[in-house]
Amino acid sequence: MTIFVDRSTFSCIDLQKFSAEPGRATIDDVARAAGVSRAAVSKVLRDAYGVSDAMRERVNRAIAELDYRPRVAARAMRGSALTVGVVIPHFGSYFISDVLEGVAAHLRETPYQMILAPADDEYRAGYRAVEALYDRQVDGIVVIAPLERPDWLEAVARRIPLVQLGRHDQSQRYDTIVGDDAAGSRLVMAHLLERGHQRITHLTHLDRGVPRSTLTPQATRSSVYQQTMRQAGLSRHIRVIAARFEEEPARRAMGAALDRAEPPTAVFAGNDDAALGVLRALAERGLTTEDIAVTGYDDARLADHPGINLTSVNQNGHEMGRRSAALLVERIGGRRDAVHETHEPRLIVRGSSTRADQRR
Amino acid sequence: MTIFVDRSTFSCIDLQKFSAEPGRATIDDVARAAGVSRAAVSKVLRDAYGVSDAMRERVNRAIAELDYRPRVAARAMRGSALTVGVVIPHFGSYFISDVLEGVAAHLRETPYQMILAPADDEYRAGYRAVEALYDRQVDGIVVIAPLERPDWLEAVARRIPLVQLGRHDQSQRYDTIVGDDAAGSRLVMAHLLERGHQRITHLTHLDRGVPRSTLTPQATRSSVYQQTMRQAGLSRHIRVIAARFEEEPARRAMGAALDRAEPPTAVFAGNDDAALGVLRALAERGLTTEDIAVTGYDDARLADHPGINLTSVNQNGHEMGRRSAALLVERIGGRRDAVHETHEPRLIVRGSSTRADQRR
DNA sequence: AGCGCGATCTGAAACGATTCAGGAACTCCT
DNA sequence: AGGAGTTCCTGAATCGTTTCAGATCGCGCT
Repeated sequence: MTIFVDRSTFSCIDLQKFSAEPGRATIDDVARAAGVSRAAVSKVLRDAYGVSDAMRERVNRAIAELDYRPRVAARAMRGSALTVGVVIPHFGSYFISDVLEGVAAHLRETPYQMILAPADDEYRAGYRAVEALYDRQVDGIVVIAPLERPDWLEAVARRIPLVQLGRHDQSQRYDTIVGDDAAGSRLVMAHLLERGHQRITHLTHLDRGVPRSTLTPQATRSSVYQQTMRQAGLSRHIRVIAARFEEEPARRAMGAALDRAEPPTAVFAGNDDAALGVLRALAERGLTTEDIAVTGYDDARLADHPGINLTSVNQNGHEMGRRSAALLVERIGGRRDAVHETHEPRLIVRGSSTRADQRR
Repeated sequence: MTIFVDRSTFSCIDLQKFSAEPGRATIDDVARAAGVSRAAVSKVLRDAYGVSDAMRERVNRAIAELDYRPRVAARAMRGSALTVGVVIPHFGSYFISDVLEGVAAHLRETPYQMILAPADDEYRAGYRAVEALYDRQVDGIVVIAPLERPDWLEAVARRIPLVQLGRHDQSQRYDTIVGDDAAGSRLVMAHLLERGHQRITHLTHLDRGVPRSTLTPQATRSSVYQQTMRQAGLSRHIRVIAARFEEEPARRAMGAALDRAEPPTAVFAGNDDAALGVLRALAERGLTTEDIAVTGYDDARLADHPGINLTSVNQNGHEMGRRSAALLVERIGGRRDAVHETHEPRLIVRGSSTRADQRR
């Protein structure tokens, strides 16, 4: 099986030309300046066994004098670069920011440095990002809400410690952290049904060019929606709209739905970005959440802003990020068996779903 | 002068122990499998001169068979890692997301891969982030709204191509991209004065533990505010509140100001995150922008959301990001003289500053 | 004196790529 | 036929670090 897909970064321009950094001090320079061997300097750097105080002193002085810093690339040639990589699907999502802060918080207490590789939203970009980190010999990778195929991720995980955050497929090769999307979605639906809504429309994420998976959070939310509707005897009102989970596409898709006959009385948007688009579509038509109830998912920071006031599901991204970093470090440390954690979400009820008329 | 400050990452645990990845194919494996020399494989990889079709074919087959990928670390030992680093002050700011998207957009058309290093908001974290990238031998660095001392950045720039985005100090050693904060602030103030406001309060950023600089965007915005107030004969109404540029600290600081005697009739917040906090503080007191006008800065994506409707200054972060990546690539390519670009902002007037009573 | 033993230090061999200076084979021209 | 020029390929040096297998030294003990 071919694991890696993108080789576009292999070929490149004349590498030497850009070497630059002519004057950077090396370990040899330090050794010469301190009048000791290269190996000695290395030991001082790493606080290794068998260094006299006198030598440590001399070496440290030379290091300071030359502004020497070891190069991670050379270090990585043997041993480790002490780096972990995080792949993010796009910038600017509040949920992801929370997760990243959690990851950073945990890594601060370890010797690992975090670097991020953006996957953009382009097709294949996620593969490229993972490969870029792999090529840079990071010690482990956290992938957030990846779109890549599970078997591919599994193949990668065979070679390098991997933690996946946000998707529901479980592998024996890597750890997973997920919010309980089914439970969260049931909370939302129960809330809306309780308030008497029947024509509830669901807004789900449309993966551009990526094979539909049943394992993404959005797929789970969507199927719980449909199942709940059927159980409530509302099969005929089931309506799922697909648009990318961003404000603008959601606005357009929802706008079209509102202009059709029999508009919904409530909208369960698959995440908060999409919900913001829904709110905008309402506003464009002179409607508010007093006319149509709206709920989101993720409890982004602005959900509780007075001008928004969006009912949403809190996933505690910070904690999920923390845990995924912790699991990754464990795995780098040698753990082999897979851990799968599910974090319980809570529904945060706000005005966007409680002002609408309850009887339709 | 000692350039580098943080050596905490030098010492580390037994590196070898974590080497992992036992079975990864090397260029030698490929050479053996294809029955050619190591140098030949390298040439195929880099599309270099002097490779027969037959050999290219054989080598490519071997590469595919072994799932071989060159290691960037080894590559970086000679030549370049084809990587540029971006230092971001924190996650989750819309303006920064825009900038990053711009950077990514430009780099897509180059052989460079982008990696991000977060500086958090902890003191010294920015230094660590820059050093982490430097140690990883990136080919160049973009620092966004850095808090580091200019002379330190200059010392770094002496060794590695650097572009600074957002701060106003200019160096002969590195390029800078800034929005014209003075012009933008004048637009805001002219707008508020024109609408008859006199008691205008300014909300500026409080750097925690970092020496005040006159060169940050916030310092410029603040001083233009004061200057404009004086020119308008409103010296007695000058009031500057300092809080971190995030929603929560801004909310608290503004709340306190509102509860004092003679509250402002308008607030010029130094950025949108802070402005959101101001809006929240208003809402907590049962006030709206019909009572007190509010303006922000950066034109974050939600500024034009119907529930927010915030007057703000658009800086076109995407374009600024694009340009900074372009400048960095030029500089990596050999340019020596410094380029300093100023981007013109535009005022976007929305409801938050036009609904308040104009005569006070 | 001879032995064993820590403690310190060093030389040299990795690590995985790139690149340079040729060598071998082929073509072309006179 | 012989030299010149191309094309294709290889061996070996190189990059900056870690680490392993000794070398050296001083010291206490028998």
